[in-house]
Amino acid sequence: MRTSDLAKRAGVRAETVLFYEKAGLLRPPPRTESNYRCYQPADADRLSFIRRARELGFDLSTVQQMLAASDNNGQDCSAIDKMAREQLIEIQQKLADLKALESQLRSLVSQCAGGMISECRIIEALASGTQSTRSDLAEGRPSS
Amino acid sequence: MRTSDLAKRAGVRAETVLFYEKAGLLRPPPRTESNYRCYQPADADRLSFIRRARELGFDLSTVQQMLAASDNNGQDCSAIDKMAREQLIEIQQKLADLKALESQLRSLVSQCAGGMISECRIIEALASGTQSTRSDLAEGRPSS
DNA sequence: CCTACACTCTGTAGTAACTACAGGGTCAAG
DNA sequence: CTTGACCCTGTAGTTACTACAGAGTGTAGG
Repeated sequence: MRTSDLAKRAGVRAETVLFYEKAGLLRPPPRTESNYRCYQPADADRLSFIRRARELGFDLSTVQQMLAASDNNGQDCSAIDKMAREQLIEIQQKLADLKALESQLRSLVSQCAGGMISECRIIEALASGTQSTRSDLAEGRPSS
Repeated sequence: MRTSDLAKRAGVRAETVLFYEKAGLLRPPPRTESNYRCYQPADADRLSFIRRARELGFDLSTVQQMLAASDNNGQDCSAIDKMAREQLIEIQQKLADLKALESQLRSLVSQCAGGMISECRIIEALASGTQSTRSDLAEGRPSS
């Protein structure tokens, strides 16, 4: 299998395969006479593993540790478990942040009556951090 | 006001102030004789505006457009309104993605019984993309 | 007056996880 | 034998900063 075939199978781009090799997540495969990479089906499994872990939001160094662990069947899996739990907590934190952010934005958007900038509620809110009226935004400094 | 004072007022780091100047979001202030930047209170307002918009997830180029609009009181604010609505939609999309991700991760974590790697459900799930048993992950390629 | 320390300046490089070239080589079809 | 689709390496770009290096400035203490 060549690079782009492997990439297609796992659902990533060919460049990403090369990147993962450079990053140490995929080991360099054997080459053909003309220096083309030559992958085995098992490489596609490994690449798919990486892709799925990335889709779950694990960063590359975590994925690398997971791969190392999975290469090491005899160990106990508490380290993996820990990584997954930490990732879950991170995701839940982000989720909470985004929810807060969404409600702020929604209230911002709902206030816009479509008038002039000078009475734009969105600008106002950003300028003051509240719903109060806005003072100038430093545009007034003389250019001299 | 010097750079770090301005930064403190707006709740960012001094380096960030310099970065925003380079990026064109803050205009270069006058300097003292010894070449130190010398800010007006209005600059702090502008910087706070930037920080608040960033906290709502707007990217810098959007923030720049908002600043340009707010410098232009006479215009109508439909452009601003559009940016905010788009941002809201983006956030909502991310929120949905994260929710899906969270439930996947939660189910993953709940399945770990704390045994050996060879029977780790988390690794299994990542390896296969389902709950089925796992095949090898490309570690078995002979090094020859 | 000297020195230590805290601050400022510029410019560059690093971060994450790729993506997108540039400038070459290889291969099969027509 | 040329065209097009691949492959290779290496480097630079992306975002929004952060962290230096190496230099100058300002001030407080001894």
